[in-house]
Amino acid sequence: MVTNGTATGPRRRILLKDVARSANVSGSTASRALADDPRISLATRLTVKAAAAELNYVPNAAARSLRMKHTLTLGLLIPDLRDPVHGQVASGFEEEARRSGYCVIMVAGENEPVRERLALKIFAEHGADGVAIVSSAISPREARERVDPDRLILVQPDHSSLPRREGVPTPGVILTDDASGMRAAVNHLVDSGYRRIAFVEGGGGASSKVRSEAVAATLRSRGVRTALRTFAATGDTWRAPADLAAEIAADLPEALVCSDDKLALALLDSLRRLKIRVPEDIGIIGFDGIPFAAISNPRLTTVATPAPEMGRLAAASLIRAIQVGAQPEAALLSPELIVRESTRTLAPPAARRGGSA
Amino acid sequence: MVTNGTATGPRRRILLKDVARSANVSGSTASRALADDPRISLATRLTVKAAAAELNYVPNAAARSLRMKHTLTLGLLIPDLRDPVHGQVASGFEEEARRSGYCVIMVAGENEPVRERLALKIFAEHGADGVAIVSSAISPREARERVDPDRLILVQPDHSSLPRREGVPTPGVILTDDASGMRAAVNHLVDSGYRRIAFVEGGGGASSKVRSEAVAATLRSRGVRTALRTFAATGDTWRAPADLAAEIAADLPEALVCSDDKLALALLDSLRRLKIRVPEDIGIIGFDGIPFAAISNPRLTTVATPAPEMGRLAAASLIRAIQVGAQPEAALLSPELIVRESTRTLAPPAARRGGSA
DNA sequence: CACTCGAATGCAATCGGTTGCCTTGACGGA
DNA sequence: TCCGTCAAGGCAACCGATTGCATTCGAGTG
Repeated sequence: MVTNGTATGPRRRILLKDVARSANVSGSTASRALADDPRISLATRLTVKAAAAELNYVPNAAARSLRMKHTLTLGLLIPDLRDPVHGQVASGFEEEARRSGYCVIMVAGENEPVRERLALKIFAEHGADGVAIVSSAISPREARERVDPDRLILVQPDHSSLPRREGVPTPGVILTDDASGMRAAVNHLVDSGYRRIAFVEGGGGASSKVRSEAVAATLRSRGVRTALRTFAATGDTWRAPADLAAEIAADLPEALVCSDDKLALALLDSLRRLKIRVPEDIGIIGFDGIPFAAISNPRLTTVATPAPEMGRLAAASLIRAIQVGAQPEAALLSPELIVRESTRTLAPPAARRGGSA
Repeated sequence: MVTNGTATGPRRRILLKDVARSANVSGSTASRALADDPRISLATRLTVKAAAAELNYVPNAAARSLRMKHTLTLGLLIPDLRDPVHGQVASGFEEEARRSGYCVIMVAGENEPVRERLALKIFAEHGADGVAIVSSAISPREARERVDPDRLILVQPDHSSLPRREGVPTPGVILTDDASGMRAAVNHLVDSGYRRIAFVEGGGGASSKVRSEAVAATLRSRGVRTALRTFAATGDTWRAPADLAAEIAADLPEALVCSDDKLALALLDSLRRLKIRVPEDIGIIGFDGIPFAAISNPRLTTVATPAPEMGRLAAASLIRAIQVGAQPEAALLSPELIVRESTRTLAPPAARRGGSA
């Protein structure tokens, strides 16, 4: 068995000086030996390392941080770990951070500014070397006021609005090109013969404007003249928005493009309750590409966003920024349309030019 | 705007002594004032606090930890943040920890002992006051060797095996009573007229023994004599196990009880590919109660496990243990059968006594 | 008036590594 | 033989907050 004390008793934690004593060197030498400082002879280094391993030495991060002015820790502020998209982002972020030797403190902000501010304070207290904020409720401007922009990265996996010029994301921001995603979705729909298309936005959307505009613009560019109707879901999109489904059913569009997969999937369910078949009676497109969308019934056509990759990228970018002391690079990731079963090819209508069927 | 320096420049971090100076007291007095030490007069306390607020003072957790011997930090080791069940556990854990003023370091162990051991070391370095391990790949015994049992809690949301005596969980462990869950599932099936029942176990199962035994035992106790068949899925249960479905289809049971919802949902999909209808041709029961199971098509009958609650409980239990200096309490949570659409009531067969249809 | 007592506060040690600078000793060259 | 050099390693200060103990000052007491 691996013990480190002499025998029993509440064994005291092994300190560097214990290792030093055991290796017959001073504390400073032990410290340098463990850090592979070339000033220490190879022989001594080996001796010290052996002693450390033998005693099961675990360095005290607090002491080290105090002196070194860094903690090898990253803060991740995320709305909700239960959400598939956020979970994927968190997963990618943690994975990449871990690969680089950082560990991550996660706190769920629950989309409440108060909690988010508190989280940022906690990160500051714990001396996080960098901070990533996913889908924040607070503005980028405020975020940058509260956290050194050189150590901050904003991640927007769920395509809400973030200031940027089309195609040229502002620094320190990672987002998906949702306009392009929406364009792909609409093009797919139009190519498949759909005309009367509606947009359904999820709750809490600070910003479906960009998206609904992208949808509208694409429709226009494709010569579809039908006005874009918009339905708004409220609250948690997981709960089947039965009312919403009823509202939609009242005057059924040919297709629905939803602001996210959860909403699309919930709609799939509540429309089914109303005996409305997908895709026979109505087409549905989601946005996110969460795993379940691949095995729903019908399998969901969706604009897949590389959520884990965004997390990974955020961590990598942040760490690089920390190392070089500059603001993290920005990135604009392209979503990808995945055509599955919730949309189909419509029989070409006799009169196709410009409009409502 | 909130600044703290004189003008521009890379504003230095505010230290306690800056606050002290600004309040015209010594560092020790400032420290005590902020901690509401009764030895400091109310007036001084107020002055100091005002100064701290004014300067936007953020205490250095590393320095404090070094002195105080605690970090107000919890370590959470979890296999995969992308998994719905684990995400829920993590969410509950973080939430409860946050409520109690702790922050949590999360690391994904990916079910690899090497990574898990590394994670435990990281927790030790960072001086986590407590550690929670969710569904570990390493044994409870090893875990307790590596982490002080008084600061360790094991959480088993996905009903794999953990040493315990029926109904009397060992200390420091939180788990669900999966035998009881399986019993409920099988009883429901039998009550509904199902007889030829098969068990499908997910990949990585170190331990479906308990569960399959519970299923078998319940069947016996209900007088069903049909031998329990068992199918084993391999790898990631999200990917539709087409092969598995084919294998099942070759000699279709009346019902499938699956070791988890992901598997059940994937099966739902791949059986549909084979034109096998659920619940008309076969009944399916899942285990976990992930959100999607409520809106799948058909909606999934499942044994719901209180995953977020397990996380919350783990954190609460751990924190209490830290405070009183004893091993965390154990808990055995009861899962709850939720009957939905993937099972149905079978027409009573003419000959009901004891057997295969 | 000298002295005690306690409330209010300051001094300095401490936590455990890290690091700038100094010391030691061996070796080579003049 | 003496000194310069360099490799190897030790001493002690330092990071920033906390805390045991000492100090100060004014009020109360015999």
